Amino acid sequence: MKDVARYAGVSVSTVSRVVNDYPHVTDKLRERVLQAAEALGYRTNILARTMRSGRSHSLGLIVRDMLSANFAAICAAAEAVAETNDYDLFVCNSNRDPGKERRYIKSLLERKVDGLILFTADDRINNLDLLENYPTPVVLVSSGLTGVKADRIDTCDEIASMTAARHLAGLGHARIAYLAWGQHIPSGKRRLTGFESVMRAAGKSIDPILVRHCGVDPHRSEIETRFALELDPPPTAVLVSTTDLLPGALTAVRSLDLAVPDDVSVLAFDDREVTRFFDPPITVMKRDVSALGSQAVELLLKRLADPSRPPSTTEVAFSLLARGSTAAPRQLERGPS
Amino acid sequence: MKDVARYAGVSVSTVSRVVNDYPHVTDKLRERVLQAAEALGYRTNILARTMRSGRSHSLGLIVRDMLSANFAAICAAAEAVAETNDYDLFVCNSNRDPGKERRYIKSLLERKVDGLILFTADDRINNLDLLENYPTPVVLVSSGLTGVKADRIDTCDEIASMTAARHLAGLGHARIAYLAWGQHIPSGKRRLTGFESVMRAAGKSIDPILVRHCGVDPHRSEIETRFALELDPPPTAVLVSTTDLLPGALTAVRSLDLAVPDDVSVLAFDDREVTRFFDPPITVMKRDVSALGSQAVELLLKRLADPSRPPSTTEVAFSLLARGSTAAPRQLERGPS
DNA sequence: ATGAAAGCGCTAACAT
DNA sequence: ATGTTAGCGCTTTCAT
Repeated sequence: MKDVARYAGVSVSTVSRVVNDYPHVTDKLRERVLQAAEALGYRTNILARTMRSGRSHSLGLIVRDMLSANFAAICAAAEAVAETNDYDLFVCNSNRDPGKERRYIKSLLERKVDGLILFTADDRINNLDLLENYPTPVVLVSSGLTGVKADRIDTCDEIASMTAARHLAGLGHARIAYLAWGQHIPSGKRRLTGFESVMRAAGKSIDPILVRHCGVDPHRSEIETRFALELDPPPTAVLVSTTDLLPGALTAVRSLDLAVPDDVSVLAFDDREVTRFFDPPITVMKRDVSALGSQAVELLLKRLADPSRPPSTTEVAFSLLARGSTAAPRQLERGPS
Repeated sequence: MKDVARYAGVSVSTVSRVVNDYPHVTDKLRERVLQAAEALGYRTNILARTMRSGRSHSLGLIVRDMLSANFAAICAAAEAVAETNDYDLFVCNSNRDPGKERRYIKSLLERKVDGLILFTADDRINNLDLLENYPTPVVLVSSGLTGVKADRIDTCDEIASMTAARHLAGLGHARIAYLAWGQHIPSGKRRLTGFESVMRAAGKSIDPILVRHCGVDPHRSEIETRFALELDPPPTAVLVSTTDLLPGALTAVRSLDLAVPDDVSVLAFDDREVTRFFDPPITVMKRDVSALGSQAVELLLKRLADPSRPPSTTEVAFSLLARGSTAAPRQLERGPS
C-alpha cells in the first residue's frame, strides 16, 4: 500500500480511501491510484484491515454434526444467502463436543467474523459466556441455552411430536415404540415430552420399555428398534424422532422380516430421500430444513443493519405428510366382528 | 499484552515468549506472567499473531457443492483429522461457481490458513494462479487443473466406469443408457470415456442418444432417464455415473412402472442410504468417500512438516458391489430355446 | 535470560 | 480534498 502510494504520488490515506470507495477523492487521483494498484498487483491485506477496522465481511456457522442428514441443506442455504449479500461464510463442525465448540467459537470471534450462527452442541455446557467479550451478534438455532441476548430460531418440536403421536393413536395404535435422540439438545427433549403428553392424554399407558434411547449414535437405532420389535407383545408402530435414526430403524424392520405397515407402522421426523424411496414411502413430519440456514443468515444481516432491534425468535413449524408407512394396526383392521 | 507485561513487571517480549512456550525464560518469570495473564483475563489476539507470524494453525477446505451427497462425509472426515492435529478447519462452498471459488481461495489465503484443500469448481477456469502469490500448500482433490505443484488425490474414475460397463455388458446388456454428469470436472469426463471405451471394445455400437447429459442439475436426471427409457427399443440397463443423479433416475423408473431388474437393470456410482434401502438394493461402484477428506488433511500436514517432499498423487479406487438391481436382460433370461 | 524497538499493512482521527 | 500520524496486538531481530 505504501508502494502504491509512492507510485501514484499520493499518501497512503488516499490509497485507503480509494480502495475502500470512500468519498472526498477526486476522480483524477482515484484513477491514478487504481492504475498504480493495478501496475503493482496490489491486493489489500484482509487481516490487517480486519485487525484495524474490526470488520471482516464474513460470517461463521458452527454446526453440531456434519454427518447429520439435515446439515448439508442448512449449510447450503446459509451460504447462498451469505453469498448474495457478499459475505464469506465459514462453516465449522463442533461434532457435538462442547470443548470443540468452545474452540471454534473463540476462533471465529477472534478472527472477527461479523456474525455467528450457532447450533449449540449440548444443553449442559454453556459456552455462550465467550460472547460477552465480543460485540459480535449471534443467532442461536435450536438451542436450549440461555443467558445471552440473541436472535433465535427454534422448531416446534413438541407440537410436531404431538401431531405425530396423535396420528398414530388416531389410527388405533396403543403400543408405540419411540426412538429417542440425544436428550441434551432441546429437540430431543421436547419431542419426547410431546409424545408422552399425547399418550397420557389418550389414556394409553406408556410402557417405559418402549421408549428407546439411542443417545446420539445413529447406529444404536438398529439395535434399539430390534429390541422393541422383539418384545412381547410387540409395538404396532415405531415413531422415529430424528431423521438420523431412520436408516437403522428400517434395517431392523427388514431384518425381522416385518411388513410395513401391516406388521408395523413407521413414522419419522423430516422428509428426505430414504423416506421417499422406501417401499412403502414413509409418513413424515416435514419442515423447511433449509430455512434454518437461510433465516439464520437473514437474521444476522438484519441485526448488522440495525443493532438496536429487539432480539427476535422465529419458529419453524412441522406438518404431517401421511404416506403408506402408517396404517391401522392389524387387529383393528380385521374389525371387532 | 502490554497490560500483562506491566502487571507482571516484565517486557512484552517476555510475555510473548511465555505465551508461545519459547525457551530462555526462567520459571519464576514464566509463573509470574502466567498469573498476570490469568488475572487480567488475557487472550491472545489470533489476528495480530497471524499477521505477524504468517501462521494461523488453521486449514481451509473449499468444496464444490454442499448439497452433493458425498460432501458431508468428506467434510466430517477432514474435520476429524484436523481436530486430532489441533488445527481448525474452515469449510467453504464454491457451489461450482469459479468466481465464488476465486473469492474463497483469496479469502482463505489472505486469512493465512496454513493449508488449503481444493475440490476445483470447473476445469475450464483455472484459479490456481492465485496460489503463486502465497507460500500456502494446497491439496487438489479430483481436479482436472494443472500448472501448479501440489499434492493430489484422484479417484480412478475411468477404470471404475469400465468395471461398471463390463459388469452390465457381461450380463448381456447391449443397449445401456448412460446418465452423464457435468463434463467440466474430471470425474464426469473420465467416467464417460471409460464407458464408451468398453462399449466400443465389446463391439456394441453406442447409440449416442442413450448417453444422457444432465449437466450438474440432479433434477435433470429424472427427465433424461425417462426420455431414455421411453425410446424404442428401450435400454435394458441404466448406468448412473454420479450418485446425485440416482434419485431422479429411480423416480423415473418408478413412474414408468418398470420393474428392477426385470425391466431395467440399474447400476450407480457410490454406495449410500438410498442404494441400500431401495428394493431391490442397487448395485454400486463403491469407494471410501471419507478418505478423500481425511487423506487430504493428512497430505497437508505431511507437507507442512516437510515442505521439501516431492509432490505426491494418491489414487482412491472403486470396487463393484453387485446387488439385486442388476441382472441379465429379460430376452436373454428366457434363453434361445 | 531479558528488554528495547521496529515493524506486519492497514484505518481513522486529526490537521491542513 | 489530501496528507500526517498514531496506533491495532503481536512477533522478532538485535542489544544487553
